[in-house]
Amino acid sequence: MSITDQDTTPAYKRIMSAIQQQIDFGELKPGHAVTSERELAKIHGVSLMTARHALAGLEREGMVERRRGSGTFVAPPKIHFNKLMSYTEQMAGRSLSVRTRLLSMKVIGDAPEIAAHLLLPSTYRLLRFERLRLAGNEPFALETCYLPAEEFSTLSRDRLERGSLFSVLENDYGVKLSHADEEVDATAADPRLARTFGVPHGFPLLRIREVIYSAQSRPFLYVLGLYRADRHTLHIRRFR
Amino acid sequence: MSITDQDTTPAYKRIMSAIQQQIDFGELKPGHAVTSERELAKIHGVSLMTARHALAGLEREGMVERRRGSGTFVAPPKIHFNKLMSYTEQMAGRSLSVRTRLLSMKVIGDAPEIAAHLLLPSTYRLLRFERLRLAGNEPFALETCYLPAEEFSTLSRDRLERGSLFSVLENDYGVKLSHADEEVDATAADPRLARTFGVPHGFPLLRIREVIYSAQSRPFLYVLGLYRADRHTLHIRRFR
DNA sequence: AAGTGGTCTAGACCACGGC
DNA sequence: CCGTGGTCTAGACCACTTC
Repeated sequence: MSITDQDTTPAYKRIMSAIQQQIDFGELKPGHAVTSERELAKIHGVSLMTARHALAGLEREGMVERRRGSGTFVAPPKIHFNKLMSYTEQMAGRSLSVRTRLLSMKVIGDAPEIAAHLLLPSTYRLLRFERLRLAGNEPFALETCYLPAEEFSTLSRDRLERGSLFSVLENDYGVKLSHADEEVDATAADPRLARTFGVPHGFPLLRIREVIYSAQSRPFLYVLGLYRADRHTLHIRRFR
Repeated sequence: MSITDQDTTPAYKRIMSAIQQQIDFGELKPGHAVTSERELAKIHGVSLMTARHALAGLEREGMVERRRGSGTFVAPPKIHFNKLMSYTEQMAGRSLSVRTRLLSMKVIGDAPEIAAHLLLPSTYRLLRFERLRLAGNEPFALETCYLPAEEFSTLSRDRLERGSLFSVLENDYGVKLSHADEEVDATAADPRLARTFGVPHGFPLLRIREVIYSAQSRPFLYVLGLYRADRHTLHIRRFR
C-alpha cells in the first residue's frame, strides 16, 4: 500500500487487515495479545472508536477474543463448522488421497423437480454430471450435480475430473458462492448403488440434497449426494 | 430484557429491546421501515453513535436489514437454520401433535465412551433415559440421553414426559445452553429398533450423536437419536 | 434537495483484571 | 494502582437512494 494510493478503504478495515496479516504470517499466535485499542489508535492515527470498530469486526469474524480489563487475544484456530466447502477443500486438511471419477455428463430437459429447486421452468435444460469419489480404490460417495446448461455450457470434462467444482465456478465463471441449504436423510442402497459402492443391497447410505446459492441469493446448483454411512460422517455445530 | 431494568442496562441495549418489542408485537412487520438513526437518537436522548450501535446489533442478529441511503427495515422472518432446539421447540412452529413416551430411566456406571464425550471419568455415574417420539400413534424417533447423574439426580419422570428437556434444564437447573456438536450418519434398524419403530429389519435410519455444551463450554449432555428416514429430514444451512 | 446509513473525531467516564 | 475493554457524547463529512 503506497502513499500515492488514493486509499478509499475505511480506516477500520485497513486496521483489521493489518492485524489479520499479523495472524496469518504467524507473528501473532493463538493466545497472544493483540495491540490494544489505544495503541492501535496512536499507531494508525485514528480515534479510539475507529480502533474499537476494527477489533469488534475481528471479534465478530471469530479471529480474536476480547476480555474486558485484560485485553484482546488471538482466538484458537477454529474448526470450520457449517462452512460451505467442496469435497476437495474438505479433504485438503486431512491428507487423505481422494480421487474423483466422472461417470457421466449430459444435458437433460426432463428434470422438472430439480429445475423447480433452481427456480427455472420445468423443461429448462440442465447440465447433469455424476462424479464418483474414491478413497484408495474404494468408492464411498456418488454426487450428481445439476447446473443451468446455457450458462455453463463450456464446462469441460477435463476440468471436472481435475479440480474442484467450486474453484472452477468461482475462478472461471466468476460465481460468488453464498450459502447452501441441505436436506439430510438416510436411504438404502438399491441394486445399482450397491454395485457402484461394492456393498450389499439395502446397505445404509447418507443422502444429502443440496441447493447452492450465489451471492444474489439465486439458486444455481443442485447436488444430490449419496455416502456410504460407514465411511462418512457429517459434522454440524448448532448454536442456541 | 424488560422495561424495569433501565438503570444499569446500556442505552443501546434498551433501544434494541424497544425495537425488538415493536417487531414482536406486530407494530412493525417485515419490510417496514424501522425508526432511523437520527430519530432514535432524538427519541431516546442519546447520540447518533449509540443509536447506530443499537441498529447494528439488531442487524447482526438478523432482525433488520440496513440499506444505505434508504433506511433500516424489518427483515423477513428467518428460518432458524442450525439453531440448537429441543424437539418440542422444533415442533412448536408446525402444528404437529407429537407425543413423548419415556421408555426407561436409570443410573448407569459402565458407559466409558459416553463419559469420555462428557469429559468425565470412565466409570462416572450417568443418568440415562430413553424417549420415544410419536406422531399420531406412530413412533418415528428414539432418543437416548445421558447426563451426569449427581447434578441431575432430582430430574423426575413426570417432568420429562410432560415438557421439553431443554426448558427443564434451563428453567429448573439454570443451565445456560451454548451449542451442540452433531455427528450425523445412517444406519439400519436392528431387530429391536425395527420392532420399536414398526418397520422391517434393515430399514434405513438417520443417526445423530450429539454433545451439548453449556455456556462455559462444558459438555454436559449426550444424546443419541435414531430417526425413521422416511419421516424425518435434517435441514442445514452452510455459509461460504 | 432531503433523508438515510457509513465513517470518523477527540475527547469522557465506567467496570473489570492483574499486579 | 494502571491498563484494558465497554459505553457514550456531540458533533462532522461522505456516499447513496429517493423524490
